[in-house]
Amino acid sequence: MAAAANMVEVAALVGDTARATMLAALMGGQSLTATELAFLARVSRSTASEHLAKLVNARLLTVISRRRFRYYRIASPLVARMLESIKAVAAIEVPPRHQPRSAQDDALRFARTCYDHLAGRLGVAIADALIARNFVVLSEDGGMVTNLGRRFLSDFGVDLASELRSNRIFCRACLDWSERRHHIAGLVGAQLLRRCFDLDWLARDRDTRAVKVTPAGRTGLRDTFGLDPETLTAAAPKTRDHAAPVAARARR
Amino acid sequence: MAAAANMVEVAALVGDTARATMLAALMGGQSLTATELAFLARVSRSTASEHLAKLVNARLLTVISRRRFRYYRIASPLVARMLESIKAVAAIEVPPRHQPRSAQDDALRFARTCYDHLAGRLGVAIADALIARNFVVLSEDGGMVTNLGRRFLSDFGVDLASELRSNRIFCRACLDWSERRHHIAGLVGAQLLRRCFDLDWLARDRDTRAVKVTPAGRTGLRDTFGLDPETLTAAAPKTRDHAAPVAARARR
DNA sequence: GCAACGGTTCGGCGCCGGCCGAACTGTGCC
DNA sequence: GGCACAGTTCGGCCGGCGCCGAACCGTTGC
Repeated sequence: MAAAANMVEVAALVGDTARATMLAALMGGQSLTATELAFLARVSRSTASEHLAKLVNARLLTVISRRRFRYYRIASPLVARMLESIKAVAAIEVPPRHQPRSAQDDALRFARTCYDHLAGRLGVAIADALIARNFVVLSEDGGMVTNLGRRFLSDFGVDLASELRSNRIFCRACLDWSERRHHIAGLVGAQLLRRCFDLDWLARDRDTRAVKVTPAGRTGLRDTFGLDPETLTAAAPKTRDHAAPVAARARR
Repeated sequence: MAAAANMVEVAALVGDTARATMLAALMGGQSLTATELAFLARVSRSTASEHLAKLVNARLLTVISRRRFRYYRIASPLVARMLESIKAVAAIEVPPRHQPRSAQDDALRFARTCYDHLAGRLGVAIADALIARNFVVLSEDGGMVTNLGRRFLSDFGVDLASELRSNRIFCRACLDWSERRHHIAGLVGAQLLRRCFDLDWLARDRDTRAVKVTPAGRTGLRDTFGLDPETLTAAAPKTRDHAAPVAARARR
């Protein structure tokens, strides 16, 4: 009922491992049930339920009941942006060699959803491709779609007609915590991702924010955005001294 | 040493009343000493010292020693943006009538620093004025200074020459938590505020983020930005039930 | 009706961490 | 040197909250 009164309350909610894990999972943009979130956060269902109640109460999450399930999801893009900005600060100045690299971590670095758009190496690569072709101008301040880009996106099947009706930010740059570069967020970013899902070029992992490229996507993304095969594989682009064995990583 | 490893840690740091109070005070962009921060957060100096050590350790704050004092300040614009985004979420959907209104609160709503630029009614009013004269285009995605605006700012004494050298975001929109509208942030916002301080048009409150208009500022801001006297007084613009003042909004 | 299952509420346990005062360090000023 | 004062470290207290299991509620399916 009471919604969050001040920033302390909000930050404290995020500042708990179990809740943060749940929020991170929901940053994939999906809706998940309490039991799924309990499993992901490695706590009992009762504990998860308590956490979720707090998050809903503070309006960080919303919940809908369908059949006998209750689906939780991020309440608004503003919340998603906040979480992303916290993540960005957390990623500051941590020397890459100190960052643990697990197979799952690599999958996230390769491609993941960032609430409703694409992030990771793939997200940045697509942004780069759109910029290189002058379809999008992405300054740090925000972003702009060129007329050329508008036509391209329309051909690609992205619906931009709703832009006027919606109050959503149209196109903005989102700092990628793993790549330290920008990818495309906002309405354009969301629609791009949606179209890739519709085309079955990309598929989400059920439990994490990771996204994988389907065989169809491999050719599609190559032909449409000119991405080279190396960019389209989940393996790290370069075998580093301290990195995990390549073979193990490539599978995912 | 260890910097923040993940978002839980960062959020937990902000999620404590004493630390959040300190961070909020430092969001004014000033540097403050440990004793000052202890006083503001209403904790002992020893407790404050422990909190500050944690914040510095996590790279949310930096500290410099000068004379016998140690000055703490926000470590980076990224941290400032994070805090602002948390504040924005905290302000969501809390009906205005439920927000406590104290004299100090009113001062903050009137004008305050937002890390390094101006926020509050005054900040929004200046942004509105610049937009109305076509000096600045401020979409939700970001902002752009027109050639006309470039000339105006240059005449006003704002240094934009450093823009190319700096990696800073040039001009962006920052959501004002009290007004629910945008004001100007980024390099342009920072330089505007700096110039107003240099001209002695504005003066900061020592202990809070509040900013007050000097007599010189009253005439200067009126002549330069065309702000009406009513906008330039700290008193609440109109004693309304809980609605935002219509006149101020109509301008846009 | 009952059984199965998703989800929440409740009571109680245990620990983390925020708090303080006192002791200590370190710097500047006389 | 000696005093004053900013700041940190340490030991110990204590409250809050995260956790669980058990009981309970509601919906679905038989």
